[in-house]
Amino acid sequence: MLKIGDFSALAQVSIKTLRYYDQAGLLTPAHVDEQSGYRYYSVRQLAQLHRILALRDFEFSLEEIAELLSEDVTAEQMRGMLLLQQKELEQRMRDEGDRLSRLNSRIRVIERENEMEYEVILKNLPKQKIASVREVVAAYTAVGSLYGKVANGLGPAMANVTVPVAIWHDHEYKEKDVDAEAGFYLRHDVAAADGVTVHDLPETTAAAVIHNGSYHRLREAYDALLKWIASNDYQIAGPIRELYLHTAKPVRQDDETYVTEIQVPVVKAGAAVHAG
Amino acid sequence: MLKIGDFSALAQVSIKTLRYYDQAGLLTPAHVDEQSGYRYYSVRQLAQLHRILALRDFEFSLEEIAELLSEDVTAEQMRGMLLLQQKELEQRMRDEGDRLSRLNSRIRVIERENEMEYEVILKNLPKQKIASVREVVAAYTAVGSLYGKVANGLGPAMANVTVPVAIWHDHEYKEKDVDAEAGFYLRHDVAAADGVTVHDLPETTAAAVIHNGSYHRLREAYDALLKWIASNDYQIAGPIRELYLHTAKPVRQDDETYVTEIQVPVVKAGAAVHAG
DNA sequence: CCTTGACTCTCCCATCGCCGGAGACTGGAT
DNA sequence: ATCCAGTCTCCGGCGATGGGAGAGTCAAGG
Repeated sequence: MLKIGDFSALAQVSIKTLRYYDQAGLLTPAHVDEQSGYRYYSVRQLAQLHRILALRDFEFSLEEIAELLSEDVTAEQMRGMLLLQQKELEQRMRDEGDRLSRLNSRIRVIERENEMEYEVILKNLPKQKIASVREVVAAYTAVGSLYGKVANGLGPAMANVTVPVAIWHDHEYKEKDVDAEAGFYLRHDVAAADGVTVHDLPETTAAAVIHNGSYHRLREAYDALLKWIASNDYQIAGPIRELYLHTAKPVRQDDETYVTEIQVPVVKAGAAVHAG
Repeated sequence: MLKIGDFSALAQVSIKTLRYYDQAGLLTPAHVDEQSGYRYYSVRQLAQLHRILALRDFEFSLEEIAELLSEDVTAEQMRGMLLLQQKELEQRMRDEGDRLSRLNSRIRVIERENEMEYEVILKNLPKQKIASVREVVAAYTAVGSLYGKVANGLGPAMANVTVPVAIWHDHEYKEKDVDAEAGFYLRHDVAAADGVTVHDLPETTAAAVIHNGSYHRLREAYDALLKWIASNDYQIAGPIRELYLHTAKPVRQDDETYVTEIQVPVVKAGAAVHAG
């Protein structure tokens, strides 16, 4: 029988860890002196410890390891767990790879421009209720008139709105005859009325930037965003949204200048596109 | 100004997280009501939050992010930090890849044999003092006689030994004229004497298995170990060690049968070999 | 046999980036 | 004035250890 220090040295596992495994029921010492509480391990338990370490290397949690080590696990069940873990590790490899390519793209930007004007980030957008009108308008700038229509249509229900939004439904850039939707995000449900449609924007993942300042430099934000999308191997996967944050409902205008968020729904290039 | 809930909804960041960032000094609300303690954020702070989220995505710690966001970081310093992080992420990718290949190899074994006889694990072996004799002996089995020589040479210093070890110095399998070293690991330094050498085994990474039972089935353990090394793309990087654990010093022989650990120093194939 | 010194015990606290809940208070709408 | 949703602070927990305090134990040497 080995005292914990000797067992620890043989196995190259810290004493603290051995005690923790004992407490967790993962590896109970072959004998515990009742009076002193000293733990005594048998050399035979080294094999058991190896089994634990091997599973830990596969990034199973100690809880999972405890299950896998219980007597009543068949080779078939073990295989199943290993395959599951394989899936998980593969997914994490992909995520890490994506993360790394985002980092690399960022390094390239900083080396080229020696500055980071725009921070592009990936965001999960939840389902979002919206009250809006959708029309083909003469040009981007003409979208402003639609908000009045929505406000009129909603009447007192305007109390429920939050952020004004524009949604560009065209699949490519158009100078004129722009298929635009304009309206407001809603806190709660609201009745549709008078040409104003109430519906849900679907949940999606989007690349997003914040643009501070006047609209006529919004192009630069779009440039940065689209470059990011291209260089990180994403594809546009839905209509682009613009959120006008400076007039968001609970905002007092103060002296803040315009703040706009641009959101472009994306999927990894190569992945199937679900939403239209 | 936005209350924390609105800011949270806009940014898709939880309220808890925002409070945590406030406390960590990462993102202090533009205004805090002195009386109520309510936090009020400016929409302009969305850009700042985006910056934080982008850096977090690169797996910087919040502490590092705080540094990177402080005013006095030049683009050059930022580049340096990003490159450092790039190295780190690349290393982790490699580690994950190795881990995954170990898992895959294990899955293959279980599918072929429907059992796992031997657990092979990677171990970091620290520098280890040893007292030993090295001789070319007639055959593997003849190594036993060397332990007597070591014991005689050490005399009373035998009190300091722990595990008996054999080290096979041949670079390939040999039936006869085996270049063998036999001796004992030492707890403390001890004087060399009478043909017994005291030296340090170098620190190394090794693939290891535990073999339970009689020596004549040790071949199976070697088989499993060598297969594991090959299929995980490692190379043998030093002399093989065998630890005879059943007679380790603090062990009372009891009725335990033999327990042997085989350790093969390895490096990833393709990596440079340092130790001889 | 007793002292010493190395070892071991339990218990508590810290890590990191949050999440959950309790209990008290606030703000804005009715 | 009332109500409810929102917000506040404080406390605890997560997972797998590591660090350290303070008390007890083991084995060898004097």
